[in-house]
Parts: sequence; C-alpha cells; structure tokens
Amino acid sequence: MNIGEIARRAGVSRSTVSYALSGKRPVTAETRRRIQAVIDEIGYRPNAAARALKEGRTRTLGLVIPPAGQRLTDMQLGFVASVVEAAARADLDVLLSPSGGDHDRSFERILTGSRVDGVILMEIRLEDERVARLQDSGLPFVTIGHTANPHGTCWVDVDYTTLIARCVHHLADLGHRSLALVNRSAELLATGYGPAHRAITGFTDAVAQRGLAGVGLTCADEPAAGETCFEQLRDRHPDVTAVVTVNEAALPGIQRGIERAGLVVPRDLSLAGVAARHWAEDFRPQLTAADVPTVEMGASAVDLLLERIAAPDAPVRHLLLTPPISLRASTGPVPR
Amino acid sequence: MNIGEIARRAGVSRSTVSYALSGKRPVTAETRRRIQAVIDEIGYRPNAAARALKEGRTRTLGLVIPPAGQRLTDMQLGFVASVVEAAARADLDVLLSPSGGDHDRSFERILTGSRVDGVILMEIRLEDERVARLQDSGLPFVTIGHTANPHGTCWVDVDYTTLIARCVHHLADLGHRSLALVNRSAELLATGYGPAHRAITGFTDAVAQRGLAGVGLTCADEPAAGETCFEQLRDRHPDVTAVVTVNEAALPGIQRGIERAGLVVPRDLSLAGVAARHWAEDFRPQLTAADVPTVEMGASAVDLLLERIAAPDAPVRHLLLTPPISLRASTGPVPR
DNA sequence: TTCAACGAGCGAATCGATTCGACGATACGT
DNA sequence: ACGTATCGTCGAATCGATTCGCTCGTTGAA
Repeated sequence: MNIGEIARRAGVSRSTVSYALSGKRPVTAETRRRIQAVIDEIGYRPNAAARALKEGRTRTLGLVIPPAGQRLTDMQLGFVASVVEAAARADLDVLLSPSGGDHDRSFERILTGSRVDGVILMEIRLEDERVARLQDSGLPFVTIGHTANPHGTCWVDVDYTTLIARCVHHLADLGHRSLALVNRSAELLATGYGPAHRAITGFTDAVAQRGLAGVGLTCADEPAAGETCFEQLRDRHPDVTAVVTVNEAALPGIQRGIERAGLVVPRDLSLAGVAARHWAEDFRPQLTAADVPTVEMGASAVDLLLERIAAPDAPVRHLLLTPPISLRASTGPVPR
Repeated sequence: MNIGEIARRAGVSRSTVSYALSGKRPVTAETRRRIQAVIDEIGYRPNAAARALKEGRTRTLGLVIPPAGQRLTDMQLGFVASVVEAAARADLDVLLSPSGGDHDRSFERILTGSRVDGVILMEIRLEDERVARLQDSGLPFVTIGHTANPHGTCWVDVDYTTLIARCVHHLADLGHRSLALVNRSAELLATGYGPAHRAITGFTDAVAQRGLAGVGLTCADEPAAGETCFEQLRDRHPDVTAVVTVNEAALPGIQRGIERAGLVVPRDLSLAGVAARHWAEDFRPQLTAADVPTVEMGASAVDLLLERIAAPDAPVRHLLLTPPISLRASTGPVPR
C-alpha cells in the first residue's frame, strides 16, 4: 500500500498522487477523484518513516517523564495527560521517555536519533544536566519547571515561592504562630530539585516577614514516610499548629499520623499546601491548597514548543503562573 | 552528522561504516577504530526515520490510553508506567495515543502509518471496535483486558470474576449476609466494559452460592459520585453490612459518605475490592483488596507483544492472573 | 606454481514519500 | 498569428541507512 501502488491503480505518476493529497500543486478534479477512490478502496496512509526522512521532521514530540520506579504524583500525571492531549489536538504523536539517571539510553535515543521534533522535560532541578544536554543538542525543547538560570530556556512553571508564602500568610492570618514545612525528599533537595528549594525560600521569607516560628523538614515521597515525618514533628516541635506541604505523595501518611495522635484537622492542626486540584478535593478533609493548573500548563508547554520548533531563533519565552489558593476544609483558626 | 559524513572523515565507504556498527560483516580492527574515533568526536547516531524506512520496523511500540479528559485510575497509571519501563528495557520507544471514540485520528495514525511495530491496548470492552480494527489492520497487538471472545487475540488480564467472588466469600466468612457491589459507571457498563460485567458475574454467582442477599449499583468514576452512591445505598438498603467495589476512583467519596453517616469502617461496615496495591495501602483504613499486579502485567504485555512481532503467525497466548486478596484493615466481622 | 577460499572494502540498489524542473497543451493579450 | 502565461502532469533527484553483489589481495592447500 505505498504511493507507487496507488499511482499505478489510478493511472497517474507518484508525484501526482502526492500533489493530490497535499494540494501543493493543482490537480484536476477528475484525477483527484480517481486517486481518492483508489485510496478509499485499499486504505492507503503515507509511510511515516519515509515522510519523516524526506521532510526532515517527524510530527512527534518527546516527553521525558520520571522513571517508572517511582510513582508519579497526581500533578505529574496531570502534566503527562494534558501534554498528550494538547499534542493530539495538533495532530502530533508523543514519544515517552522514562529517564532518570543522566546516562539514560532512552533519553539519548530521543535526542540524538532525529526521532522527535522537540522535547518537553519535567521535574527540573536547579542545575539540570538534561537541560544542558538538550541545549547543546540543538533540539527545540520546553521545560515544565525551571533551572536556577532561567533566562536561556523556554519554560512553564508555577511560582512555588509565592504560593508557599501565601499559604504561610493565610495561616498567619488565622492566628498560627508556629509553622512547619514538609518538603519533598532529602534526595530531591540534595540534587537541587527546584520546587523543593523554592518552597524553602518562600516559607522562610514569609515566616520571617510575619515574625513566626518556622521549622522545615524533608520527607520521602510516600505515605509511610509522611507518617514517620509527622511523628518526628510532633515529638520535636509540639508547639507547631499548622503544616504547609508541597509533598502530595506523603500527605495520606501525614494525615494517618495526625489521626493516630488523636488529633483532628483543622480543629487541632491546620494543613495547607500546593497540589493538583482533584487531589486536594479528594483529600479528607478537603485540602486548602494552591491548585496547580496542570491542564493549562501542559497545553502551554506544547504551544511554546510548537512556536519554538517553527522559529528556533525567536527569543525564549517563559510562563510563570500563580494560581490562587482555594480555601477548603483543612485550615482553621489556631487552637487555644 | 549522517553516515556519509562519517565515511568521508574516516576515509571509508558508507557501507563499511554501517558494517562496522552492526557487525554483520567483518571489518578490520584498525578501520573500526578509525570509524569509532570519528563517531565519538562528532557524536553520530543513525537517523531513526531512514533506518525504519529501510528495515521496515520502527523499534517503537504504540500504547493506547484512555483519553486525557477522564482521569486515569492508579491501576491504569500503573499499566502505563510498567509498559513504558519494560519497553525501555528492551530499547524500544513508546508512542502514546489517547484515544476515546472510534474515529480517533491519533489511533488511526498509529495503526496505519507504519509508525509502530506493535500496539498495546488497554481498557478493553466486551465488544471492542478497536480490537476489530487492529485485527484486520494486521498489526501485532496485545490487550490488557480481554473481549467477550478471547480466543483470537493475545492478552493479559486479571480474573475479575474470581477476585470479586473471593471478596464475597471472605465477607461471607466474616458473617456478612447482605452485600452490595459498587461497580464502575453506568456508561462503562452500557458500552460493555469487561471488568464491570465480570464483576457482576462474580458477585452474583458467589452471592447465590452462599445464599446471601446482594445488590448491585453503578457509580461514576469519581469521588463525588461515590458519596451520592453510598447515600442511596444507605437509604434503600440499610441492611447492607459490606460493600465490594471495583471502582477505585469512587472510593474516597464512598468513605466520605460513610463518615458523614457517622459510621466507622470496619466496625459498622466492611469494605473490600480490587485495586492497585499502593492505592489499597494508602487508603484509610488500609483496604482489604485483591492487589492487581500492574508491574507484572505491563511487563508481560510487552513480552507477549515482542513475541508476536517476532512470530506473527505463532498461536496466540493469554495470561489470566488471579492475585491473592490481601487482608488489611477495611473488613471485619459483621456488626450485631 | 596454480587455484580455491576467504577477508576486507567498495559501489549501487533499495525502502517510500516529497519536490523541483521540464514539457505539452490550452488560453490570452497584442 | 505569434509569443507568453498558466495549468496539469510526469520523471528524476533526494532524504539517510542497510544490504547485496562484486572486486582485489592474501593465504593455504594441492
């Protein structure tokens, strides 16, 4: 079912079939009809590899996701879903690369084999070798999240610093004087994971600004760690009345710890953070949180990438979102 | 950076470079060394499109996922992650196709453009047009889940019928005499979604076998619906003391409904079902459930697919798993 | 010494689609 | 009536890698 077969059956040359399909040169209505009839009959679709080879583009985007070993958070999942969705709307396919380490075969394949027209990268660290690799590979790319030096690259991100600060202010307004930040894992922090560091900045600054007591903790991204983490917090800082967190994955465990301590949210302890909207709504009690607009961010990432592919030399663009905090049921006045 | 450039710089012909890389014909150590030096210097990787065109295979698998509009359940996410992981281990890339309706452009692209060597399909309905499309497209494929007529295709699935029956027996053993099944959405049931139908079969048979009272309900795949669903259940069937469910997504809502009714699990009501392991463990209280081995299933699906690609005419193979039920904290003796 | 076998490398064909230049044929302006 | 656009179509080159057939030396056995 190649173009030659179609041409033979329709009694025209291969180039005429191609022009009839692309419309890049005029073709008589009658000829077009005959070609279309043959195509409808035997169900022809141009071979993707041949087209990619000739045109020099693949109509495919690469999406680099965290390795499958670690579970994706709802937020990450939201990005993946919306990127795939947005790409499908533009008639583009998405190639997935689960890439963790820096010597990842899948990652290297994607960026050296001319397999994709552009790449979207998530889970960005402040100093990220993958970003550097992409930069000198010359392949257009957009990141969801941004590095410490954000000016050279295209990215989309939420303003963690501000969001966390707003959580602190919200809690301060409710009368809380002693707050804890439950951050992402110590490993992520050590490797310079952006959101983890920005959370600290936002927390520390806001706490200082309001003259509050603040303690920061790291916690592995899993419920069990959340439980342990809360127990430690309870142990060492019993005066804390409100917890701010960017660690979605640990929250169920934190809540379990809270219950086991015989406490009730928000009566005895307030809880606020940054999370995907669905996640915050499904939490019990519903979580007061900055709802990260994953759908919008994924779509914007694809848009930026398409712009960049079309005009690789245009100045880079960024998108820093600051969604409002949705007040739900997990925060309340400080207990007396 | 094409093979011709390498050949020129190494002072050999293009074919020699190709043979040096593939090893399909002997090449002098010295020549090979010179070629490798050039490659290392300018960083050459063979163009994927050209190779696919010549070889007739793309080293890429297609993975068809539910459309992004609906959130993926933890179980579905588990499949995606493990398929991608298993494919990466075999040095294969994965192309994602979010395909809902039957006239989906992304789906059609994947199976007609020679874009992939094989396809993995999830969320299978008893009568599934996509399976039919794939069958007469001639493209090798494996499904996660199976149709009403399972003999013609390769698939991997869990034995929902048996698992649900086991849940019923477990609850019957605990003394429960009146059970409810909270199924997936009415739409899914109407479109013939396999697990939803098999859940009914397993539930009805086991309930009959043990002489219990059983009521079946459908419930949209979201927490809010779970809450409503539980209220209705409470209203119309106040005698029910145990709920069996295959609807992961609705469970948080069901639990919310239970709490609002002032009940405590498992003291007043037992809860059991089928879910991804992490999900069951993170639930509060931890859920007694058949843990669907998503990692193993995804890996098996890839294995089966690779076999099928290598030998398209070999007899089809199936894999029907029946993981044990993990007893956790959500089931207990019937209240008196 | 001669001839077969083999090792190492080269040239050309091939995969399927796109695209450029060219070539009749028709229409049009002068 | 003649030159010139314009239309519709064709043939051939091209993208980059693989692979088949062939050649030229060298080696080893007869």
